[in-house]
Amino acid sequence: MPTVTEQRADLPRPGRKRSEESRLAILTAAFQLLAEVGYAALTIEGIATRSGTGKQTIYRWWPAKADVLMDALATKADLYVPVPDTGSHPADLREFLRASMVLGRRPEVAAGLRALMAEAQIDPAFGERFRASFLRPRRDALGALLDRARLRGELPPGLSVGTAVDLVFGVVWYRLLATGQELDDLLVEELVGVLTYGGN
Amino acid sequence: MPTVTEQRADLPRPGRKRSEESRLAILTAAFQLLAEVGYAALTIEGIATRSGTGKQTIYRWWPAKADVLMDALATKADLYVPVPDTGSHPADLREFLRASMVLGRRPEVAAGLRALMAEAQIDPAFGERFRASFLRPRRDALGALLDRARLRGELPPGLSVGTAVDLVFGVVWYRLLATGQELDDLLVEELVGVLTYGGN
Amino acid sequence: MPTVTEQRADLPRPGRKRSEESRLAILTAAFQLLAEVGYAALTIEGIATRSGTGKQTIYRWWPAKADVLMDALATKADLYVPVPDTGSHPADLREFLRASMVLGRRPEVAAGLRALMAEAQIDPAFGERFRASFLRPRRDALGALLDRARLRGELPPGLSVGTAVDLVFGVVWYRLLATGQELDDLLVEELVGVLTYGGN
Amino acid sequence: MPTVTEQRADLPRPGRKRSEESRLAILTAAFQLLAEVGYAALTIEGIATRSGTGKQTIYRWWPAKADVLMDALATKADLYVPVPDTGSHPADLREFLRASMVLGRRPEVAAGLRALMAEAQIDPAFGERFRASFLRPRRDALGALLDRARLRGELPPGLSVGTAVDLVFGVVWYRLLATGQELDDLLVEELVGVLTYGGN
DNA sequence: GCGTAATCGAGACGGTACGTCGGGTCTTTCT
DNA sequence: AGAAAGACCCGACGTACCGTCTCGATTACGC
Repeated sequence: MPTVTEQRADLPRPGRKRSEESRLAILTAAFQLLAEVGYAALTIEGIATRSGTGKQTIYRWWPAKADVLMDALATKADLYVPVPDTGSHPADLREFLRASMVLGRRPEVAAGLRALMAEAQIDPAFGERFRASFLRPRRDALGALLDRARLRGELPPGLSVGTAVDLVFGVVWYRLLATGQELDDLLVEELVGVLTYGGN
Repeated sequence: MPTVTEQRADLPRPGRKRSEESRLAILTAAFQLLAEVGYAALTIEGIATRSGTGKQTIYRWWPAKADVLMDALATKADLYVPVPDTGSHPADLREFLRASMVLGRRPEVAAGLRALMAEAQIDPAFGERFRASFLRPRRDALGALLDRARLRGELPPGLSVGTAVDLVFGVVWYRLLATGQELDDLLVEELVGVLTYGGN
Repeated sequence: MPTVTEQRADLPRPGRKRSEESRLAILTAAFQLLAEVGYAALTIEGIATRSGTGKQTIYRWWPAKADVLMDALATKADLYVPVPDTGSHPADLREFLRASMVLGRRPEVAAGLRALMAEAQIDPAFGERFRASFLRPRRDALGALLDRARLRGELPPGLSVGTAVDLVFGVVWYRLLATGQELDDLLVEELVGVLTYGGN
Repeated sequence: MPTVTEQRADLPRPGRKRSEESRLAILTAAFQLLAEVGYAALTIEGIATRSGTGKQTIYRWWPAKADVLMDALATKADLYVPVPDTGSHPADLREFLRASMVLGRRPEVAAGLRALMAEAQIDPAFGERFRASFLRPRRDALGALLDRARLRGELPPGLSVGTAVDLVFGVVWYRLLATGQELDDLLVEELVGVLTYGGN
């Protein structure tokens, strides 16, 4: 998965190359510090100190601390969720949901996601980047899965694919952000039930 | 010698009384500033200046700027949503949802809600207060409404009341926080459909 | 001697008073640090740390680090040089010069003076303040002394008072800044000789 | 005039030769920038950018930005002052002073001299270089001139040559650094008067 | 003419200090 | 005692330069 900060590699510019070592040290430090001190106490200064780099190096490559975190989350906790296509809608959906929830159950990942969503509210510019490079791909994946189900008539009538996607991500984010309830298998089954025609 | 007309007060402390004027000025300033500069640029200092009060007065009565905002939101935008009980589950639900969405469509209210939810992620202590005094009452109201429906067998089987509540608030919050889609009547109908047995 | 930063004391404003304790701690720290690390390594940050104050407190009361030093020099090393008026020109001049040189022989004072003169070259705004509140009073004092001598015809003809003053301060500053030679009694006598009619 | 940083030219080493083009571009840029932005805002980075060279090239050949300036001053504004020897002390002195003052009246030269003297106070290592390669030669020239006068008994008794030199350079530097007065012919005459036996 | 060696422009790097902002506290004066 | 005013210590912000370190691209000499 390409990171936000990747560079055009084709045109060889003069000057020293970007240090991959520093990049990784920064992402690791950000990820660790989030877990240790929380997002409120996560500072660029702290990341620089912990990673043994200069602040300028961070500012050079990431527009805000939330972007560092987004990058770290993508690099450290591989956020890839496969989009199954077995032909059976309930099975595909179940698989997708299960994989998503496994991710969301990891505490550091949950903390990261919550911080990103919070920052997206506070910094509109980051919000845009967050939506475009983080939320949208995952929305689209589930949307494609449900589109196939709709074609086979396995989605409840009166429920648009868009709203169905919103329902799924809605509950998941709501539990992450508001209630803190476990993202368990029971939830998976309930969602599969609600989103399958004749499934209840 | 106390006079006959002494105030009836539960705890008659000496000294100057809390200034209701200052309290209102602070809430108004907070509400206005949120709209004008955004939550990121909303500061205690700014609220004090705008409201013509001292910082100490704010710190004396609210633990954090998010609490000022929560207070302002409740005072400025009356957040009351009636919980109808007409005997018809779809009608009650539809009414509840419609009233909620009307509120969420007001831009200043939406901005306030997003800020509060963001702060709840960042400041755990405020998160607790936010859940207890803001989210819980609304959850309980919808929960009671859906409980009645369950008793009458109007809720889809295989869907717990708890998850149903999560579904509803999940979509609403998700649209507020993540997609920015309008909270329209179509969404109301889709939710009513999903949450009504045989309704689809 | 009133300091650069003195305030109108007559109108009693609300709010906390300026902390004399902090002021003194800052001046002391600046003076010590100059001696310890030199002017190049003298930083506002360092002064704040050493004095146990906040940077803002320094920025609030002094426009630049050189002004802190100028204030410290006036406070710590009392820079007062009496202007004698005994009626005898050579005696008066000798006394004035001797007192000045005693001051300039103190290493911390010399270091301070050199730093101030250097900064005056680099920061034109400070240069103005330095000239007005530091150099000018001393110039005027010697000027007055020599004026009296001129009236009594004890100054060499063909030498204006202005140039005579320049000659005196010129040598002294030149030795401080350029050669580092001791400001000794021999120099005093040579100057008295040059600036007294018939004295050589 | 050979630069301070010149290399042993006798042993022909392999590798690319020092670029005279870059050297000149750097000196020109330094000189221009001093006039345009002042010494405080004169940075190695700025000189590199303006001259179209790399920072390393500057650091390779000059120990500090003041040395670049000293070099530039010598290259751009030819600082040579002839030491006349006509046999007449007053005439020789007058000629030497006049030539010196003509130089000091040029604003860019004055700005350069002030910056160098300031830096000499702040950076002791540069101070040493400045004294040795800039101040000393000029002191020696005037010293030699006055030595000849002393032998002929044309110097006032009771005034050593060293102090006489200090008097001359003292006034000149004092006016440059402290008062900003013009270095005019009147000053020349007053100095000649003071430094000539029976001349007043 | 080919390798070795030094230079050059460019620019990223770890640092340090800058001057500012706001947080949360404390003090003073007034109500 | 509460409130406006405002100074205090503190810590992080984002920026500017420092002096150093790769890079790849030129030169130039010696073999």
